Amino acid sequence: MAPRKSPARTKLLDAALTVIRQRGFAATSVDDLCKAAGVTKGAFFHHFDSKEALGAAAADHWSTVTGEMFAAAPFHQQADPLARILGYLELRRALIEGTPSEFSCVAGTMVQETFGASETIREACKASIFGHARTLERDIEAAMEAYGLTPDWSARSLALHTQAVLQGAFILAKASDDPEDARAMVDHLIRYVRSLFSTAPAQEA
Amino acid sequence: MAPRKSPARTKLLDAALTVIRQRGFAATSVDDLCKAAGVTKGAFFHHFDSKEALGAAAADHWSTVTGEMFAAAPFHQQADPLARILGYLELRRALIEGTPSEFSCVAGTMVQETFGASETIREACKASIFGHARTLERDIEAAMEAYGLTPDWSARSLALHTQAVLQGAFILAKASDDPEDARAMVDHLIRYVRSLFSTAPAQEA
DNA sequence: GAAATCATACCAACCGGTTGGTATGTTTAG
DNA sequence: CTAAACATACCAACCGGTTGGTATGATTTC
Repeated sequence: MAPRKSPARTKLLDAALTVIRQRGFAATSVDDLCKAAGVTKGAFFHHFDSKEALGAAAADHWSTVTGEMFAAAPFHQQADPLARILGYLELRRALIEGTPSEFSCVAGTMVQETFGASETIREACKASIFGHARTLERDIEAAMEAYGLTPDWSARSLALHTQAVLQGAFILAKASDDPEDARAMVDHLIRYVRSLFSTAPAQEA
Repeated sequence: MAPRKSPARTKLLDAALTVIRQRGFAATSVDDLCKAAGVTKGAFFHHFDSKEALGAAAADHWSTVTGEMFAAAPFHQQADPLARILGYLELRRALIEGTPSEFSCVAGTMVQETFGASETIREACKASIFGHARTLERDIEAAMEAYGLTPDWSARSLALHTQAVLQGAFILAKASDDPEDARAMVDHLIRYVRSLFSTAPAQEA
């Protein structure tokens, strides 16, 4: 995607993640983006056909950045798949720190505003959120098997549920301007996941 | 607030609920609002000092409209407080129908965009979401007492958790353009609430 | 191997349309 | 009669996007 020598493109995408989380997509002007990235408007429209195209690219960029971050997280080392799930959730809980602009999700923020206005941005945000959920889905499936569970819920729906709780927690944090409430939402989620797997004590090496 | 004889004000507030959920707050212009409400710009700025003031008023209006709707819902008739909680959640599930513009939350949508830009709108949205949660909190407290629960979670946090799941479900529905996923999130929430109260079978008339 | 050619990255100035907001009426209810 | 409820006309600032242009490095040509 990025042809090596284009610092402006990368700077714009990095700046977009910050600014969109602070001000939202619609309220952020192209000039705002350029100023935050330290580039000119000419550079912007050289790399992106439109503001909408940057929005979609920013969602993809967000997927890449967060994907690499979670892939490198230590909770994957755990042998027990349930421990990996709980390790993931505790990491998500720990990441809720500072202001909502710092810990909230670009894709969730952007799709709220653009789902009715831009199909390309909506698709990019969908890919980000649902793609991330799929990485979790594998651990949930493994845990279901390891614990001998055949429940009336699917691994996919539980993976999506975790994302829904997190997205909702971000909204509450934005409304109350207090990350403590958001962390309590994750606590409930962890309690729920534990309860789902506590009925069957089975486990194997 | 509404000085009886001002149909334009009411029309603007009603239109705002529709249009903001469709296009978002920032992407909605004052002219859009006026056209949707069938009034002129002069009427708009006669009743509201600014676009921001309308946003805050719209959040308050949303609180009133939804508050009356939920207050009139039949699930309040149930004697068992847990049945009231589950009745509420099943109503919320049933309301997820059609497009996200029709079933999503104005306050949640608006606070996402404006939490960093407008304190007055943020406060109005906070009042809407957290105020609504409080009505649920009473039933949760009653259920905790009825079922003899003294858990390590608070009624307040569980009430907020339900709102977080719903807000997150709306985001997923906007991203996937499919309400089915959102309903599955509420199913998980119902399962969670049931599990919280299933440990103690106690009950009284 | 160096001059010519080409493609990419970037910039400052500008454009027509839209924005939130205002100034100044006109109408209507009590 | 007067004050609130609207409507009309308008504005300066800002919006996304375009323009014509430069700087630079790779590729080709002889």
